[in-house]
Amino acid sequence: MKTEMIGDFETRNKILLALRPDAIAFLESRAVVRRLSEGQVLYKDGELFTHAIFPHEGVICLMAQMQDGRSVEKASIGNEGFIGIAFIFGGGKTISEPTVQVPGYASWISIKDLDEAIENYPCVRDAMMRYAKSLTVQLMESVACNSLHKAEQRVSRWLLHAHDRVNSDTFQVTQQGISKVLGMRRATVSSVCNALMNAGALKYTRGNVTITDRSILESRSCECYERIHLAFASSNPPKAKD
Amino acid sequence: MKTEMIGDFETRNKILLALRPDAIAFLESRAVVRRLSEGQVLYKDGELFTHAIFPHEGVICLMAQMQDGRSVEKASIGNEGFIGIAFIFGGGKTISEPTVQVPGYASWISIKDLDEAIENYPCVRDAMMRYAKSLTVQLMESVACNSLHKAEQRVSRWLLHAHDRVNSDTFQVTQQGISKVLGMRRATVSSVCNALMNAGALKYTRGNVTITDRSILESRSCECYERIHLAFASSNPPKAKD
DNA sequence: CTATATGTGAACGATACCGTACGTACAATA
DNA sequence: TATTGTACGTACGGTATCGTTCACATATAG
Repeated sequence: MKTEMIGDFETRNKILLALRPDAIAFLESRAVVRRLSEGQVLYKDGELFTHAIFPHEGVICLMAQMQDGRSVEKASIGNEGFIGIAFIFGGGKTISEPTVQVPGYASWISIKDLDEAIENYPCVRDAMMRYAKSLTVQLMESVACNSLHKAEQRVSRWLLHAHDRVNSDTFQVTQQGISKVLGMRRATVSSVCNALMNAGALKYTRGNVTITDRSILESRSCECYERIHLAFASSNPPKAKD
Repeated sequence: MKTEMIGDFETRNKILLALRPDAIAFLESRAVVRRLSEGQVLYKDGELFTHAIFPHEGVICLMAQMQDGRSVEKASIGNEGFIGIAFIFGGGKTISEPTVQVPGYASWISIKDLDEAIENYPCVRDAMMRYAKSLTVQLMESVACNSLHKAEQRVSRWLLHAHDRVNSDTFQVTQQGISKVLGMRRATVSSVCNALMNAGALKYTRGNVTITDRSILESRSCECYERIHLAFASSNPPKAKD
């Protein structure tokens, strides 16, 4: 595995980890590990994509850009998934604007190498299809969630997903960032975070959030968190048996 | 094609129509045409499904059922698509609760026959994958739409999609029905519909809506309509060339 | 050290939508 | 004709969220 940064990088991407050993070996030999820095736009909407991106940790948000300049997250992706879903549906253009919200590292695999892997290792295609299904569940739940649920529930849910996707109780995200991805005012996020901090669920200073009590977050979140979490869990069984 | 009802039924489902002639012939020989009546729940969430359902006209809403009893539409499906997306992702369980909102007819094709068709006619799998992509676009746009857009925009968008999916300017849907699928009060829908009627976009009496001026609806809707409409159009080219 | 940018708290009125309730008009049925 | 059910209009107070703005604290850069 080539790495552009120095460090100790075991792939923690759950899709890659669930593959058969030979497929893992193949993909890791072709993968390049790159840093995803906060705010980085990985692809523009409609752009041809050159690489599939498998995050090791952190959060990438698929952003919708509206004509009036507002933007909001369509879905978020971490180490349970990958960027490049449109690829397995056929057609090489992205259908969203993946933007890094919580930084981390990721394995970049070129479309050519991925094609070769799909050709030679059926488990690769299977794993990507399983993820496509769980992403669909995420999207469906999010549609309903955004219709029915309140700011505090949605913020809590977002923080829980983020917490699942980092390897620490502390990670970097500002209230401004949360307000952008959830399409609400920063003032609303501020008020909600204040309530959550007072309740003992988390603490934060200047963009550093520490989750101190997940159970409180879970109780203030909506059922959508659990549903999506379950879909992710079932899409990445610990090890492929095939 | 077997038909349980008497009548003149040419399949108007755009996925089926885009297939190669031999695939169409095969599927039509196995399909059963059934009436979808208003309010009918085609599958419960998580149920094993036995048939894929290809609507000829009308609107089927994939409903989310929340624990508190509220429900809301995750996505809607008409003659541009089919029920049974989870099938092509692998796994035989539904991930939503398809419910008929605007009645019509549909071709029901058993999973066994569909498997056989996919095996023998590559264009079937291709067409389903193309639709999976456009459904993903619909879901992504809907997530953003439900975050950012107002009642009038969302009602207008829903009516435009419905209008695309029936073969007439008049179709059956109550304000109560719209309020259910959009997760808003009937009173809100009533107020919006009143404004739309005063603007000359539509008229209605007791569950019969007539679209009188699409352009007004389009101007009061949001950009999400056009984006989703485009995705549907590109997923069903007039005729497969392959 | 100073200047600037960033992250957060707090407050204002405005407004969109909520839950609920009630009245009216039409349709179907008896 | 009387009764019942359905579809729709409307109105009330309540509240979540909006848009905006000012204040302040802390980190970062020069």
